[in-house]
Amino acid sequence: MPVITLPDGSQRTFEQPVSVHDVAADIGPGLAKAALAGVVDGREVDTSHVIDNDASLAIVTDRDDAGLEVIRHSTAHLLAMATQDLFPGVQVTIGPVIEDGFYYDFATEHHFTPEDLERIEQRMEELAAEDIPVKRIVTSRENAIELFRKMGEDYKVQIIEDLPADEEITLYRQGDWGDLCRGPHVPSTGKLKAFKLTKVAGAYWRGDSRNEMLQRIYGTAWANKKQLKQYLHRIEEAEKRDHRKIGKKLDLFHTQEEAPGMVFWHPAGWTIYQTIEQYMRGQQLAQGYREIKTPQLVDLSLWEKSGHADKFGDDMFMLKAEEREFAVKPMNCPCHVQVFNQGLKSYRDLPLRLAEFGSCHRNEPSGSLHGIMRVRGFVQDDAHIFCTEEQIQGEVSRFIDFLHEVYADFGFSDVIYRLSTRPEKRVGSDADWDRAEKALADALDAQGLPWEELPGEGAFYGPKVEFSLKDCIGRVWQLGTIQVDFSMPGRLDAQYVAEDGSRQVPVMLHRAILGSFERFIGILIEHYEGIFPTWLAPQQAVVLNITDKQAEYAKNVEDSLKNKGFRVFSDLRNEKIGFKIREHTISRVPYLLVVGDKEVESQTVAVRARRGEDLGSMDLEAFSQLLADDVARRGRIALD
RNA sequence: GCUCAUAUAGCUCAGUCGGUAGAGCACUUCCUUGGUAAGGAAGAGGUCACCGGUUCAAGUCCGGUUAUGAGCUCCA
Repeated sequence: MPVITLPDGSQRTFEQPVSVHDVAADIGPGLAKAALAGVVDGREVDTSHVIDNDASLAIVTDRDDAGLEVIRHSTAHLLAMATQDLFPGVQVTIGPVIEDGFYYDFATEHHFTPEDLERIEQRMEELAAEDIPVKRIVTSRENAIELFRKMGEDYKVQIIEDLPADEEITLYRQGDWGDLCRGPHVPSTGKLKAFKLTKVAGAYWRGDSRNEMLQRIYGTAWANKKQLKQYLHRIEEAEKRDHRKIGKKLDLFHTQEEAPGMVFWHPAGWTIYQTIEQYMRGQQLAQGYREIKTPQLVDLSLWEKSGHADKFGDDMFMLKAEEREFAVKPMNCPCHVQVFNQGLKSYRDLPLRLAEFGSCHRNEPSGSLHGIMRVRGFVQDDAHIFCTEEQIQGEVSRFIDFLHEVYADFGFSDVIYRLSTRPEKRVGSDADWDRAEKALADALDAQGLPWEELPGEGAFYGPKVEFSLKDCIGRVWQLGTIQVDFSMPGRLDAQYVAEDGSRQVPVMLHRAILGSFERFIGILIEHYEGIFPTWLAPQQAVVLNITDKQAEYAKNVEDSLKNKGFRVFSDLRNEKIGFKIREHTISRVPYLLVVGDKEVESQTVAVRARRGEDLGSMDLEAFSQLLADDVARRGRIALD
């Protein structure tokens, strides 16, 4: 007589063992139809799962995140079924759920084309319409291996062989097609109503680039057509924000074949870049950093000493000159240690914070380049803090405060924190690692910040905190980092004289807030969709005359605003005012200043803001004040 | 680096079955002096990414190179 406790606390008693579906039907026929799976005592199960003891039960429908996951997982199976149906000889491997959808990896000589995807999707629709029941079958490991071996599914055999010995082996069968799977799955294919195959790509077997490449088909699946449509719309919106498109449209930068992975900044883009650099320079000085500049070319021997040549040598640009081998610097840290090493340092000098807008080059794999987000030549807002072990936590806290200030100024408030701890291969004693990891964790806790641990993801020389941002459409970008380094100062002979007169090796904190200017500006472009807050806008205002009669007055307005330090230009072309307004609205200038006879008469400007609001006529004094206030606000409040 | 795709005017793109290239916008000149998202006319502009092959003939078919894109791998 199982007593079932539902999420609302209510209980139902049954005379005999019941399935999840039975319980749902007992509650109501609508729920029975909507049920996709169940959660029994915290474990996800199929609707066919039979409960024979007292248990808690939650019915999973397409309104739950768990339900959506079941739908996506089952859609992946449907994809595999349709694909094997249309392409005999294709082997299945894995088909997991991912954000917004799923994929399935197939092993086959055939390369799927977009036309193939259409056919497969069509077949999936047909199979869904047939509403084929999905059955769960428990079997023994031997049987499963035997079965898949007979079917010629070599990858599945491998997967089963690698499963832990105590793992229950379950198969899911729909019609005459079946797959190894833990489940749960929808009760029948008819529950799959809104899906679309999105793209095909290569992917390595088990994610290892030494393995053969499989054919991966990506898809998206939702509870209903409306959600699917919303998702597709969201993707379209995201594409409109693409920094490469906007960068071209707003004439910010370009790249070309002769310099792959490197950016040619145009005047407008460089204005943004410079504005950010000046801002960061000011902020860093206020935070007690000293700015330095170090060489682009450094003899290979320094990189050998630092250990970089050994680990990243293949990705460094090398250059031979006068029988010496130089490397174009891929990072700034060894150079900063060289600056630290000049002159004998005392414990009184610590913490010493050295900052550099450091230009670095790395020969990144050609396939990983992406617009200005992932490039080969980039500039980091890099700094290294030389300090004692006792100072680590204080410096980290101080840095986190600083980082929050900067992100807020750029209009980001949603920060995600991750602490990466000791990897298998590492330098430094366990005691060092204990203290460093604790210092980072304590600094995060002291600020009351929620953080996630990434075990084993730290650098070989020390643990790190990574700071990621969520942009206005919810995408996550990793930007800032602070890393504890026990290794490099010692390797490169950094020392200071301690209070007791002994020589000690300082700890080095690597840190960046923006990461790289290139990537950060790319993110800003996408975040703001090219509509930059006024302090970053390449041009802050444009003066538009209505006829030639006001040309001189317009020019005077431009000059006087320029003299006040604003980025202003005038458009005196012989074009209609509507035409000029359209053009400068499209190019996202924050303020349009229209001057006609009326404005000349009253010595004012008619101000139109970017979204089309008419701010009325005002004199230059008033407009300057408005502009100055807007600039001072930076990105801290929502735009326009 | 791997898989697949793409490369045509400054930009966005069309170009059928292989028969010497086209649109819109931008640009130049002229007309127009117009009050809040496109006034009109004319003109100029291309070694169809690059190298090679097939063919009487290649933007179009085939091979290679480079770059770019979607993923995978990597990311000090």
